[in-house]
Amino acid sequence: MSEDKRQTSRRKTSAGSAELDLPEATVARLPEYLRALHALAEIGRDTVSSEDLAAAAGINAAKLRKDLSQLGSYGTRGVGYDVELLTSQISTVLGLTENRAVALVGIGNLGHALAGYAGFSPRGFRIAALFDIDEGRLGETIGGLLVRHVSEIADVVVTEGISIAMLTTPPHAAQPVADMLVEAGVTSILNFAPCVLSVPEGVDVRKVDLAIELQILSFHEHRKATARTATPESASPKTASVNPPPPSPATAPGIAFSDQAENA
Amino acid sequence: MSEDKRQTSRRKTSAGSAELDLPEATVARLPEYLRALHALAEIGRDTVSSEDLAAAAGINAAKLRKDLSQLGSYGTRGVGYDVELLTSQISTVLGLTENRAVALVGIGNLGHALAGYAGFSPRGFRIAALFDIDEGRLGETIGGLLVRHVSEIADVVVTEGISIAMLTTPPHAAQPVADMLVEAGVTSILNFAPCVLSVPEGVDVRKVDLAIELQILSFHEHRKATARTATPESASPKTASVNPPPPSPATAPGIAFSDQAENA
DNA sequence: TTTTGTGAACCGGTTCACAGCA
DNA sequence: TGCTGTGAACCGGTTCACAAAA
Repeated sequence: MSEDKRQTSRRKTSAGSAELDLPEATVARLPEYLRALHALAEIGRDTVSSEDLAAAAGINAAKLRKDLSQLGSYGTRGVGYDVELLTSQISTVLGLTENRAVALVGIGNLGHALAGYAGFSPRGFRIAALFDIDEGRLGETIGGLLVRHVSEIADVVVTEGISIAMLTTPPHAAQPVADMLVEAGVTSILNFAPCVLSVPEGVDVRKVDLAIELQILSFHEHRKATARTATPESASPKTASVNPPPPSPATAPGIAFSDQAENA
Repeated sequence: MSEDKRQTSRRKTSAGSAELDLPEATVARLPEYLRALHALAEIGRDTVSSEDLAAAAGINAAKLRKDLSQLGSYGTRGVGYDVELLTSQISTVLGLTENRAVALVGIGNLGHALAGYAGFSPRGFRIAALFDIDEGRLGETIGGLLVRHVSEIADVVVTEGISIAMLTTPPHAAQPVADMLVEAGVTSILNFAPCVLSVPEGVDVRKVDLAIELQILSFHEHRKATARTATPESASPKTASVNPPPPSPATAPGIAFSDQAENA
């Protein structure tokens, strides 16, 4: 972990396509910029300043500029960034030009919901295979896709060209399933099971744990609550709006939402 | 943002309960330690070294020790940490001693799954109210809980003592709903809608965006793919196991998973 | 004049290595 | 002797402020 340190690497490698070595923090924000750009394109903007784009992405402008400069400067001073150009630039860097096939293993409560989620396709992904181990689920089709037995993972991953999988099994099944996926050639896993996954080098794992997210919020609630009792200057336990003024005054009448989190 | 800098604050404030000022990175890891501790307790361990606990949480030992030392040293040198003591200590810090009531707004695909998710209660949370705007869903009960109209948010949040909400509406509905929640007294929101939320100061928002997670993985896939073609020394597109040896040799027969990500 | 791109300062967090305690 | 607690070095990332370009 502490060999040489002269990896100042930037820009291209051998291949013609720009092979940059982006900071992980930047990579994590690029998708947010992409979403904001799509929203801007939607409303007809064809150029945008770092200030505006940053606001749309919920980031500050300096950070955004530094991030974008890492990809090699696609803005025009005095003007801003070309929405379309920047969109395609970020899409390319993220490898979203091809629609990536994703496998989903564990068709339970959550897996079922993800299988039916329409928001993936417009953002570069296509759920290409569903797996479970429960006999009772095997015949079922969800969104026109058959639920197959986990023993078919090896075959299907290869034939469908899948390299990314989402894991929504119970925790005790997660490690063996992850092993199967890796064995089959999957090199990226999005793990929803509340457990740590051990994978060989070269395989990326990202974890989504809803209870952990709530627990982090709980900590801040706890802190706010004790701070409130410790400083009893204001009796009302309400908010303390300072920076971003709450836009609509609540109780908006006609919202009309039918399904869950779609695409922006 | 840059006033005085002598906020070396640690340990207690006025109230008797230890009011520490933990680094955000530490807070984000405490839930993982907690999960690991539960797993250790399950298998009968009543004491654990920083090395072992770190491994169980997927963190390195030095980081874990520094994190735990922030809470005020609950280990015994030469021995390790008492599992039960540490568990209760972390639970207290995270404010998980009371079972927190959580509201869920947007009973679509994903919302439905979360409403039925059994994994929250053993980790400190209880879904106490469901809301939607769609007339067609209003009568429905999920897990014994009635789906109410969003207009009832104000009432129910107060009577149920709710301070945390999960938002699983489509993006265009997210901001107005967030405003209603904040207005009603909610001070923490877990947002699953792919959009930025604007809230007054004092309200915490955490975001979970599945497509973003996939896009981050996509970036690394892209990088791995180009690296592979750029360095064609090995023809096989398989893994390169080095550090953690994959435990089970894949194709495990009897896993038996019926529902999705439960608790550890 | 406007807005980008970026060097430099700054800061939070991680890693290291070892002193201190059981 | 073994393992924790922590100062110090280190590092990635953020913020600042301004020079350069359109």
